[in-house]
Amino acid sequence: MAATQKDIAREAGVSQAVVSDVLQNHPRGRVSAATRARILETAHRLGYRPHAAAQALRFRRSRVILYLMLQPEDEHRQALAEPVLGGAVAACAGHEYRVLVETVATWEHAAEVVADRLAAGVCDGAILRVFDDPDPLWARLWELQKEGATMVVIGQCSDDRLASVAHDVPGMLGSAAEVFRSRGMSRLGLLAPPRNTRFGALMWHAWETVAERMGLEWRPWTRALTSRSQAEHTVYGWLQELPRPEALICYGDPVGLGAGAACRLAGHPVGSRVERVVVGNADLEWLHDPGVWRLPTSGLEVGRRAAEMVVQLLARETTPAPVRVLPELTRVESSLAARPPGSQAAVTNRLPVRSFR
Amino acid sequence: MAATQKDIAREAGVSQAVVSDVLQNHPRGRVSAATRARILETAHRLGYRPHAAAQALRFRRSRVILYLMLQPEDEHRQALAEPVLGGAVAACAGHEYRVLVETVATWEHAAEVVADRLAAGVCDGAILRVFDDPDPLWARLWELQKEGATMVVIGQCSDDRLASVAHDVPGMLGSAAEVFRSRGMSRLGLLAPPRNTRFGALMWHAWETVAERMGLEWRPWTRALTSRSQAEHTVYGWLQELPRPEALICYGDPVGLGAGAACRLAGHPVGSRVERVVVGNADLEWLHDPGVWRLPTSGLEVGRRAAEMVVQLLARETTPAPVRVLPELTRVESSLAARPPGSQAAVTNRLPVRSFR
DNA sequence: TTGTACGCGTTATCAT
DNA sequence: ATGATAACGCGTACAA
Repeated sequence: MAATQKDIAREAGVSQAVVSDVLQNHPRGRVSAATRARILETAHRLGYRPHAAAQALRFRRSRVILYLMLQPEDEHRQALAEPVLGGAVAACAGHEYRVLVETVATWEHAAEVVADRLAAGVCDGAILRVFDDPDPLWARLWELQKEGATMVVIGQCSDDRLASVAHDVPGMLGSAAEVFRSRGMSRLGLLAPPRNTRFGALMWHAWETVAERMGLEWRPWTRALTSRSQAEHTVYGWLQELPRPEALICYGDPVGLGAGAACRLAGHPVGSRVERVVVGNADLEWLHDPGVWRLPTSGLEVGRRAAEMVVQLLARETTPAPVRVLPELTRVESSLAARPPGSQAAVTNRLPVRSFR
Repeated sequence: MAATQKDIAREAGVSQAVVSDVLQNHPRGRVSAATRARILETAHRLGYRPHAAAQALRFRRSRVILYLMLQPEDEHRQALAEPVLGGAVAACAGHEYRVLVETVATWEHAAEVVADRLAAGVCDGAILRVFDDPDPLWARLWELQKEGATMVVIGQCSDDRLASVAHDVPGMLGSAAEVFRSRGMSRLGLLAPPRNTRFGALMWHAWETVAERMGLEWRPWTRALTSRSQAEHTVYGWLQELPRPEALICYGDPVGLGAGAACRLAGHPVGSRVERVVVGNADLEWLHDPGVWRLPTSGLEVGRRAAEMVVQLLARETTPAPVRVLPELTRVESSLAARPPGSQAAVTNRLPVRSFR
């Protein structure tokens, strides 16, 4: 059904090779202006599109990038994932690459899938979205890279020989602490993932460093958790006794919502006595109550950066260093108080954010 | 770098055609067990993978399905999109299809992109995720379908000649109303998208039908809106006067959250006097307060169904009828009251749901 | 039982 | 200025 170069050649009364040259703008032995115009007209009339598989075979390039995601059972992480993919797709489209999406249940299969798709010529490079920090996976990926595979990891990858994009965790926590410190608060709480994951360990280490340097009072109000209900119980407990924390740093939207619910139940609405900031992947503006601080790492930006890195790797042979993306500090604007009915989604205040060592 | 059949043939001392036969298990002229074993061993040793582009060229099938999404500027809709894609990817993988993701800014370009990718042999079929109901798009898609294109629409498509998957809107609203009606409430409010979109029109029409049939008192508490802050203002206003609505039906998570905030501010927490149910795409369990009813259409299920339909269309030449997916009724469980600290994410009560005409 | 030859649609080289 | 030809990797009809 689709027209090929052969069809055009027959129709225009020339050989197929000439058609190819004209369509490529190859000034080989120069084609006469008349036949050139005739060929272009015919191609247009027949709705010619070069066949992707034929080109892939010929160029030994599929112009496809694999986006492999470890399917998180944890629903929280699903919410934040689409913007990342969207950013990657947009960036790839800008470089004439298409994005193929696949999922794997566990990281054990990830390297194997990447290797297979690369060997099958399905894709030229890969982006892996990983949530944990599994050493065996990095080792396997490093092997693949040495064999010539091109890939970028989205996630906290502890192997610097692999290209990766992730939060700037110290920057995130440092900025969060500074927001409250600069407003005269020193009793700060932290709700973050358990230290037994490498991401959690990174987080807690950064927090201890930052909190000590700033002279904060933090030890009574730290807790490793990830779900909304855990946060709800924990914060509610903290607020029953004195002294209370003046502000809470929450990793993730569910934890932020849980902390918020607990504050309300305990009679401490946002902005009155207990401030809150939600850090991490948090692209959804409308999720939190007015007055809550947000320190989100833009998913769109993360995806975009990852895609740009793959494309760059594919083009030149440089090995880019790992990238750590700094979040933007914003605040959910008071809605019932400050805004007239009918106005659009929450506008946020933008504040400066800097990197921490 | 990757091994081809020719490599295997050379290594095993046979011709490439024999290698092909063995790898396909084609009992052409039957191959001797010895050479057969030798070929298989060599293929395994060399890590042979059939080249996707070569197979696509040969079979005139790419084994790729395009997932085209209209990139919604509206952040609310972003949250719900990943489960849909995940469902589609999973279903496609089960049929040996891969999923290619692309985005377009407006539906004006959607048909054009589908036609182009199909013509270029990039994909065998397409899934279009559309949020509006643009007649010109359906017309263009119908043209494409007549020319032999295979595609399925995710969204409220008013053209029944096209295959589509979407919410069962009357079922959704009918079930929601019945939840409260069966608990003795008759003053029900509705917060739904404006009628000037076809989806909104569908929604309001279904609501009028259902509400009148059930003999509800509903006219004072209906409002067309989509954002959290609009919902917040509207509901707060309703609660200042008597009579108050006994329950609110909210389309979408942002609207549900806004209504919730307004209820709290007005001194009507969930379960006390004003019940709430959130309907529509709502895959995130942790989003709402305990006691809120949820009537979500599973995004995973929608994506899965769409993919199955494409695959089926690709296999046989049947034209499946539009599918309308009924949501599941659940309730966010009370957390601080009923559950011990440390227990996992909210378990929900499942209740029966039926279809409405 | 195995090898040869052709075609899928493109691009590129080499003759004319 | 243009046409024949080879090659990319694979599957298959046909000849040996």
